[in-house]
Amino acid sequence: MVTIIEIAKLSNCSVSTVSKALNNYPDVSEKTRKRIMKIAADAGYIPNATAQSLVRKKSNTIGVVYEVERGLKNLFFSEVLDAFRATIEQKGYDILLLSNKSNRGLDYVDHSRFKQVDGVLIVAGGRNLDAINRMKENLLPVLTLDPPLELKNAIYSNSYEGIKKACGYLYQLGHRRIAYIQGDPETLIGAQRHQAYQDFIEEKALKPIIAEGRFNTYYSMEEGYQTMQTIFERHGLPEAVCAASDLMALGAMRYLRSNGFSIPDDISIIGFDNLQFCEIVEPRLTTVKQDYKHIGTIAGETLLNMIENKTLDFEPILVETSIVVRDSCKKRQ
Amino acid sequence: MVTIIEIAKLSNCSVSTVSKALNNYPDVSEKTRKRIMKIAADAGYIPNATAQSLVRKKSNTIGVVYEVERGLKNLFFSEVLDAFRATIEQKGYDILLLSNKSNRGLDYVDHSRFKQVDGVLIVAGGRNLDAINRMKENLLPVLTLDPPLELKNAIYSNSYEGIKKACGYLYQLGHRRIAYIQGDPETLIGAQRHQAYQDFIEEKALKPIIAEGRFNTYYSMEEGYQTMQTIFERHGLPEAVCAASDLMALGAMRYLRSNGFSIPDDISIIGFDNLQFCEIVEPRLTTVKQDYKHIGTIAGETLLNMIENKTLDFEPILVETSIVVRDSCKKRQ
DNA sequence: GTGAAAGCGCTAACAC
DNA sequence: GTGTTAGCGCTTTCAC
Repeated sequence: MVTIIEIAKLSNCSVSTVSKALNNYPDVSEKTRKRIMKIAADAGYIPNATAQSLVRKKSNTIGVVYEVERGLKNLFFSEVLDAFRATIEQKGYDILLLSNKSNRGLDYVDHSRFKQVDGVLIVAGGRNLDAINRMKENLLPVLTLDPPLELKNAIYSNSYEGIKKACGYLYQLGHRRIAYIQGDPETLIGAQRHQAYQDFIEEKALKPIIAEGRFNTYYSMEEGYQTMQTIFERHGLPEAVCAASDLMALGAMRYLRSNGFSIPDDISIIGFDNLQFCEIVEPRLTTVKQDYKHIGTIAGETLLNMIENKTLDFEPILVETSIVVRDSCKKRQ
Repeated sequence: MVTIIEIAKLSNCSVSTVSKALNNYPDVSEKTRKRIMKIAADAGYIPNATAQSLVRKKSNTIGVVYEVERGLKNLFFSEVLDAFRATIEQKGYDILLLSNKSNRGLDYVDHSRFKQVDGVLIVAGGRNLDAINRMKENLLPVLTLDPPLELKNAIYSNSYEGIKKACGYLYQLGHRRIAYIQGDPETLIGAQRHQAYQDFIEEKALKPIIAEGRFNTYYSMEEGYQTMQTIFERHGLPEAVCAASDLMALGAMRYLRSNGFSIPDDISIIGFDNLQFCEIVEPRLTTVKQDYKHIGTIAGETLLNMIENKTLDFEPILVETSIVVRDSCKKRQ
């Protein structure tokens, strides 16, 4: 590995001059700068980021904490992360993957310190507020996506307005008996979505159609199936269904179809998330899109900002959703 | 940030004794070791990995290169990476994400050097062999998954046997008019799968049913749809279809269904990959499973091995596939 | 405009 | 067993 010392020798300069030339300092003559640059390039010199980090006290690396249990394999994570990466990469930052379980006995807070990251993005892992506070104690900028509790330093999709939009869309198609398949009303997101449905129903003076008492913690297909069954048995067939997740919408579709109902002819159904499979299932699922790309970009910009300005707090950011119209909803005859 | 020097002062020892104690060197008395450990813990001491890397010339970080264009959002990547991470994490390694496009003008080879990673995993990005060779020149252990060309230092699914198994399964169900929807026969994987079909047909003395001349570069739904159409128009309805990817299988299903055929009653169909949506579509797609988890684990073990033994080469590893039986194939009446 | 030298936090000879 | 010291490769005062 060729070091800055070799370059100094090759160019008959001191290491400090070489360093300044390489880093575009103003106080080195244009001529020697060019000369040194060329020599370095010819010699195949690549700086050593580790050495730079040590002296600059800056690693140009951002830690990304994610839930091992859920893995990388949810679209939420991968789409957000892609946009996040693109944003921070422009400023020369790299991503270090940090699992929420620890490496060598360190939890992710200590691990972040150990690896000297400049900031931390916690994706869907904010379960423990304590960790976030410890990050801040360590003067580490930290940012959370979709935490389970109302939190500072967080970026959310506007779930409340999202469900309102969904119900509004169904209403506009002429539906009045609109059922809701809830998530887990004890979490922040679940509560917001639930509240949105209730408010909507009240505003339009409709009758709520819901499987009271259910807590769909996983937003899964199976839960959607069962919730739809409960609703059907208690209330009969609604005109439309709004589900708090795409997977639950899909589960509901399954139940309805296996009972001989056709979608969207007999009943309209709308999901929430806009996962990839919305395009693949039949009928293609109309849904509320969470703007993952925007969330990732904003997260990147915000975190860079915090790093550069050494701020540790910012107010929550809400990202708007939008309806993606496909084939699972239809105007009421 | 509390450093080793503080701990030395607090414990009235030299820095070297502290370092040795912290790193479990044998030549420090059990008593002082315990004492120092306690003082360090109480002081909230966390070692500085950057400083350690600099002097040890080892970062305990592995670079993962992936294709920005495809993003993180393919199941292949995320499942493999999850298993890979779990494996290397046990040995104290972290993952640094490296996009195949560069950061600050460095390509990923130079970037890997810059960040001093100990080894590199290239996921589905081996398009340029040159980069891999440059890695090796730099004495960096490098390993590739699913490269487009036959390559050393690579781990593959056994595509050839996979397609053979698929065709064998259809045959065993009683089908004889078995069509094949190919990928891109000009790539390694495409060629292997194609060859497997041809060999199978020959062995069983069947008639090949294939859309000659097509190159399905993306293995996409759209390509599957069109290829199925071509096959149908040229050869009529086969008894079964073997597709070189799940997405193409899905496209074929679409085409067949929109022409009034029922799956699996009128025609059986099998895919390749075992993507998540296989469980979600109707009928659930029978397919050849690529063992992503195993690939990731093997990749981790192999790379760690290379790093520890300073080897730069290993012979290609083939990972076996298996059939996942679901609902899209049926015994011929 | 250039160079000498201190030091980032840590490890590892080597001496005692 | 413990301490002294020389670096790892680089940046950054400060003096010239």
